[in-house]
Order: sequence, then C-alpha cells, then structure tokens
Amino acid sequence: MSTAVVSYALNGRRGVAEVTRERVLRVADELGWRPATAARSLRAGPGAAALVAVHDGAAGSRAASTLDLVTAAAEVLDEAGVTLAVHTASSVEQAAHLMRQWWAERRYAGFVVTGLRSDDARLAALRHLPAPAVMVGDPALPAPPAWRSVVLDDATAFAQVGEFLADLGHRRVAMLTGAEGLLSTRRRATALGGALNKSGIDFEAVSGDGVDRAAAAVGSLLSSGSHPTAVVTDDDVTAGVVLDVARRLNVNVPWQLSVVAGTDAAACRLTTPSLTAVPYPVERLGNAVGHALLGVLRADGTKREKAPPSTTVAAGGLVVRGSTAPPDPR
Amino acid sequence: MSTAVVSYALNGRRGVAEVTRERVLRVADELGWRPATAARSLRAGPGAAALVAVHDGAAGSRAASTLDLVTAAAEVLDEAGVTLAVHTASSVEQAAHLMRQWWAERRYAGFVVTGLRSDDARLAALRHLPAPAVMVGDPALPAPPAWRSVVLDDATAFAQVGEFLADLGHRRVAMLTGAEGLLSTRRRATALGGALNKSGIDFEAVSGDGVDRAAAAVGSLLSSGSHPTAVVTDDDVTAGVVLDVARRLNVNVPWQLSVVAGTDAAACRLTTPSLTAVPYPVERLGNAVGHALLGVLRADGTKREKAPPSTTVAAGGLVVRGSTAPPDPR
DNA sequence: TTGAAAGCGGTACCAC
DNA sequence: GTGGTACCGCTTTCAA
Repeated sequence: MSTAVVSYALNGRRGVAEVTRERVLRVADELGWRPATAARSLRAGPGAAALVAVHDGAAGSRAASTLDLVTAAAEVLDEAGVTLAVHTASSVEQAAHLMRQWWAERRYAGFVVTGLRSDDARLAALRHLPAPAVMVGDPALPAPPAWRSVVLDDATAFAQVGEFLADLGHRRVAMLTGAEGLLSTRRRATALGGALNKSGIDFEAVSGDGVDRAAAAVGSLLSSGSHPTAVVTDDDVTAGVVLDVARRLNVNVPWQLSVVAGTDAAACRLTTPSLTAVPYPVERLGNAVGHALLGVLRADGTKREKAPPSTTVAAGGLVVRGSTAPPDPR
Repeated sequence: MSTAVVSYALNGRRGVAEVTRERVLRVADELGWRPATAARSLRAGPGAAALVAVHDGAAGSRAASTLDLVTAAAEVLDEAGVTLAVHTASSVEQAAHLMRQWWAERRYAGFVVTGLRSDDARLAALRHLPAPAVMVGDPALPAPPAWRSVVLDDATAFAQVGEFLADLGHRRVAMLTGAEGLLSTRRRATALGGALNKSGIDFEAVSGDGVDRAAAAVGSLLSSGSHPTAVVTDDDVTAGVVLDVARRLNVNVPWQLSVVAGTDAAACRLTTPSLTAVPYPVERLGNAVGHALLGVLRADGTKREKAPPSTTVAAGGLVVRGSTAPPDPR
C-alpha cells in the first residue's frame, strides 16, 4: 500500500476503498501512530496559535484567569484540531518581540492578545507582520482584516454599577483603577463616571495599581474628613484589600462604605461581608475566543470570509452581595 | 552562494569564511528571516517542551503560580533556544492523553509535570512513551533515566513550622490540607504532624480542599468546645478564609488562634493581621526547572550525562508575621 | 481506486 | 571554503 492511500485514509478524504481505510485506521491506532506535526506544518503551515501573557504585575489578578480563558477556548479549538499554547513575557515589548520572532519562524499560525494597553507595542508588531490575531476584552479598533476581536461589554456593567450606587443614595463614589496603561480599566472608569455624573454624583478615579498602592490609596481616601461612601475596584483582589483597610480604620462595610469588586471571583463570596461584584464571564469569553480564532485562521487560509470582525460578550448583571448598602446618613 | 553555506553561517559552525558569515547574517537580519521551525524540527526533532497544567480546581491557588514558574524557567531556557509552552487540561487523564498524543506527533521534545497526585495517570503515560520529563515539586520517585526532578523541600519548612508552634506553647494544632490526591499536601501534613508529635502535641489534619469546604471545616473546628489554638493551611487563599471565619466567630487572631499559611504570596502581607507563611520560592523553582529541562533534553539527544537526577530547592525559613502568637492561657 | 513522484524548508554529508 | 544533493515525513498532483 502506498503512502498516498494512507494519507487519504487518515484525513478522511474520499477516493479510498472503505475496507482499505478501516485497515489503515486500525493499524495506525495499534501502532499508536500520529502524523508528525513538523512534517505536516512544513507543507500546510502551522496549525497552532499562541497567547503570550504579559506577566509584569500590571496584569494583576487577571493572571490566574488567563488559564481559565485558555481552557475555555481549547474546548472549542480541540474539535477543530487547533491547539492554543500559552507563553509568558515579562513586558509588552518582549511579548511583541516573541510574536514577531515566532511568526517569522512560522511557528504559530496566529496569536491571541489580552490585556491591551494604550500604545501597545504588540499592536504595532502584529500589524506589520501581518498575522491573524484575536484581540480579547477591548472594543474593536481600526484593524486589519486578519484580526478579530472578542469584546467584553463591561462598560455597560460599570454604568449599571453607577446607577445602582446612585439608587442606593450614594453621593460620593471613588474607583480604584488597575494598572495605568490598561485600556479596560480606563474604559470601566469612564463608564462608571459617566453614569454617576449623569446623576450629579461626585466621582473620583484613584490609581490602585498593585495591592500595596491600592492599600495606601484606600487609606488616604478613608482618612479624609468626608470620604466617599462607595468604592469600586477594578478586580477582586483589590476589593479584598479595601475591605481589610476599612476594617482596620473602623469604617463599617457596608454601612459607612459600600464596596463593589469590578471582577467577580470565587474569593468574592467568601469575604465578610461578601463582595458585590461585576461578573467576569471567563468561560463565555474563552469560547468566543476559540470561535474567533478558528474564523481568523480559516479566513487566512482559504477565502476571506465575511465574518463579523467582532463578537461582544456581555458581562451580565451586577451580583449584589453584602458589601453594598445605602450610605449611613450619619 | 549555496544553501549549505547559509545554514553553516547561521548555526555558527566552522568552515565558513568570516566575511561570508557576516554577510549572511546581515542579509538574514535585513530580510527578517528566521529558519522555519517546522523544517528544522523535521530534521532535528522538536525543540520545545510543554507543561500541561491540570486545571480542575484541585490545583487550587497554585494555578496562578504556574505562569510564574514558567516565566522563571523561560529565563533559563531562552538562552538555550528552547521554548516552554503551557497548555491546560481539565483532568489528570486529559493531561496524560494530550502528552501521549503530542509525543506521538513529535510536537514536543519533553514535558514538565507539576502538582503530582497519588496514582497519577501522567506518570504512567510518560513512563510508557518514554519522553524526557521534569517532575516539579515532589521528591524523586523511582524514575526512568530520561526524567529529572526538581524537589521543593517544603517538608523541612513544615517541620520547622511544627517546632515554631511548639515553642510558642501551642498544644493543639490542626492543618487544613489541600486537594485529596495532591502529593505535596500529604507530605506537608506528615512533616508537620511528625514534628508536633515529637513534642507531644496534638495534631489533626482536616481536608480543606476548595475554599467552601475549607470555610466549613474551619467553622466546625472553631465551634467545638476546645478548639485547636493554631491552624496551618496548604496555601495562602485558604489562610485568608481561616482569618475571615475566625473573625466572624469572634475568635481573635493571633491570641485565640494562630494561623500559618503554607504558601506565601503577596496577599499574605495585606491581611489583618498579616499572615505568617512558609515561603514559596517560585522563581528559584522555575530556574531549576529550566536547567533540569535543558539537562534532560540534551541527555536524550547526545550521550547520557551523569547529571544528578534531582535538584532540591529549599523553601527557606518561615516568614513570621502577625498571625502567630503564644496561645491565650484563657 | 491505487502507485509513483514532486515538493515544503531546512541540515548535513559529500565531493570539488 | 564552497557548491551539489539526499533526506526528514507528510500531502497532493498526476498517471496508470
């Protein structure tokens, strides 16, 4: 039997007698044989994509959820025979460098980019390649056709937080934003501030990048004479810090201070009081990333499909728990 | 100029005129050319390794540190031109399956395995391949020569915790262990229990697998008439839960209850009181993994080197913070 | 329906 | 020191 027959049989192409096919499949299985990725790639191009996680602390607590995202994406990708690898880089620049290099080496067929920042070196790098890419979390920017975005609609959710706090009667609200350059945290602050200003409520955004700085910021916020009656954070860890600082300063949560975590996580249910939080639908986000990636990889290989360049994943309604209440009239 | 000359020049082999070499390198650089991974792999075999993280919750808070580990390992590996990819699997069995498949596809040259469990399917799978592998965190088991281990000596650290608590005067100590099958948590409990028993101190290990169960366990532990005066956890998140439950039950930490986190993390410094913790030297662990991986990959390619099959990384001395004190004589 | 053969992009051996 | 060439393992075209 010739190699061509085997190849046909294994790849499910027609033109092989059913008996022959079965025999081939059986033997391959018995031998535990699988086609070598390298040989296959040499001919057809790489069949895998990569996500280079920037691991410099600015990503904050979202580092953990990267693996959740990938797991969810892999669920979708596995069925299509695509694998998604995760790598880490210690800076945005290094991430850009790695992607450039790996693209030149034809190691990966495309990339997934998370945690976009303003002036992101990765964007510039990818644009020049040009490699298929999926941008996760942030609104679609003017992008080459080989890109697709998966947008997390947390702006709506944060606006809702603003309305919620307004309805409770809060008049002064502060947000502890995440890392400086992170696009998502700025977008969240804008949405929250917009909703609050519309109700004529005082809003202030304070940099809470990193737990230590967050702790310091909350400290000075609460020590001032008339401090805000509600604090919204960018992530769950920072919200925990707020609770702790408040407790230390004898500020009662939720009566003297309401706290909202910008990203829900298991830990939010376990604090005292438990944390009201904006859902973070990693799983749906991951699935969407999987589909977007398949689209962008296929579109590149065959004809340009007219797929929507962007999918929006709703964050969902605020999960109200014990850390929010009407402000104490004092 | 022929392809052979180019290949020689780029790979730094001798037998090429210096002028020629420089010209080749310069042109390659200008063109942004890099050898295709697939073509290279086809001849020389894969040049990358993979870590398949089991992502089923049992890994607990250590999920986040996987990326730290990989980052530290990559630092070492980059210089040798080896890349380490991370993938996730939803169970030990799936991880084993993926490694088997990827080995058959000659996609990766070796694997890194973390979070070993008793009766681990990954061990059996890898043993049958046989693929070069680095086992992280647990003591060396009877292993094929293509394996190497990076051992975290947390047993010593946990024994030290026992002595520390004994010296403080505690007479009843409990440990909240992590996921059932996890080898490391069992080893830690054994070391702690051994040290305590030697001092004639009452020791009890309770399953605290998952935050909810941990909370419940601490609750019932503290509600009983004469509860332990010290609790040791397997990780930092669980320690946070202990603090919270204690606070809710009006058990004063550290005077009525001392708490020790089994794995130090940034969060341990920020609780009130801050958490006494066993250091978790991810970075050193990662570097060791990098070196071990290089060793095991090279040993496979060329001659069998007589490198030590196992590297031990000390956890280091207990970091004493505010959550531990002599027990209240009541 | 099957077999033979040409690449894919490098590396390494061989003469020159 | 340099150029020609076989080969890595698979896919695919073309003839039989």
